[in-house]
Amino acid sequence: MSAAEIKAKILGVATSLFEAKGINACAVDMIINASGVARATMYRHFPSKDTLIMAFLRSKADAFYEWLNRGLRNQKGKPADKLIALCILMEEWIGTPNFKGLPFHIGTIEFPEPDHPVNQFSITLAKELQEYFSALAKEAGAPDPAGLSQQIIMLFEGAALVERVAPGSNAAAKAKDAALLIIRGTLK
Amino acid sequence: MSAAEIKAKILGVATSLFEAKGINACAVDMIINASGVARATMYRHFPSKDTLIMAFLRSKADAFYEWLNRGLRNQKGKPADKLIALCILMEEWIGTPNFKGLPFHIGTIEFPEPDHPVNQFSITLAKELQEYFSALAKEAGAPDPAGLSQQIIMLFEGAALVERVAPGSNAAAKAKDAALLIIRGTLK
DNA sequence: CTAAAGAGACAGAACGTTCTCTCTCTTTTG
DNA sequence: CAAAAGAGAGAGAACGTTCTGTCTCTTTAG
Repeated sequence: MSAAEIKAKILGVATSLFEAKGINACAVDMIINASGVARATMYRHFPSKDTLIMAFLRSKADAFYEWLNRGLRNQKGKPADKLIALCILMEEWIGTPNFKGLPFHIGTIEFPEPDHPVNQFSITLAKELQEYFSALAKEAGAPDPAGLSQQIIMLFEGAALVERVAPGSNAAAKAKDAALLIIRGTLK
Repeated sequence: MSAAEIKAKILGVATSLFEAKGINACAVDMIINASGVARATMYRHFPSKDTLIMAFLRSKADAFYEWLNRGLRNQKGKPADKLIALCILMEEWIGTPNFKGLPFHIGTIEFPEPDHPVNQFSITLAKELQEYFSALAKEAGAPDPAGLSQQIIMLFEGAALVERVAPGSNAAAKAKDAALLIIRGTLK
């Protein structure tokens, strides 16, 4: 196995464990045992557990954006349609059976201290998301793009939360319906 | 200080610390030092830290329901008005400057393992909330009370999350606006 | 006098991180 | 071409810290 493959394996195993048991509940021992990697090897690729956590959040966010970009790329039509498509894509992402939560705000709950690196990193992730959505809302001609963006984010972050507590409750679909009501009501 | 007062003091101090630093980041030592109470005393009133955590979540939820009940008690008018009043009360609750988060879903993020007592307790808290909102949605004549209730919950839980990451962003007000759009769009 | 509270030592476990030692490849060099 | 050097990985012991929960002893209050 090459160095890059080993790093990817560590990150993959850590991802599964973090999602299944929560970040704080995962010891480094679990990660190295589950990935069959030596302790020193893990620390060579990720100088600290915090680094590994941030890599985990980053990769989840990247995968999410890639999914959105691919889905929105061939979206012609009116600019508002892109915003609608966004909501449908979000519904699919959150509604998928093995959905495990969005990576944008979790870090601030598991690491609430403002000076913790993971907390700070989460805040930049949340800002990124806000800007991504805001740009689409602006294209769609929303009078207050940042506001509409925030409303959509609140809705789907809430859906992700509810989906964790009550799996199979179709929270994603209900969030999408609500988002469409908000968008149509806002763009008039 | 009477026994009841001591118990209340411990819970109060724990509440402040949990909200400021997060539940997992608060050691028992911090709680007893900050409350000036002996270790054994704390363990006499709360047989375990988990018990104290659940008492904390319970008291936050109780305070919330008491606020809602008081606000809705004198709400005459059409049944739908009660649902609108609910949203306004939620906005005030979340938008207050020293708001620290809702107690209904946090537990499932800080304690994601399904067999953890705090996780299970959080699920019952979330169900309680769902039933409270659902009853109001039913009174208001919503075609799918549970669905509308879930949408409102998602919105405000998301707002609570965003408010933590970006304080002063008026997330509560935006959530209320969105909730009203959803309610009006759903009730006809 | 008795039950409760303060003060703090203590055990036991868990966790992140560092360290040592060994083995196996790949690359360099004479 | 062959020997040496080095990098990267496996295995695991060890350290310091932190945390929960128990226990003992002394002091206070009803």
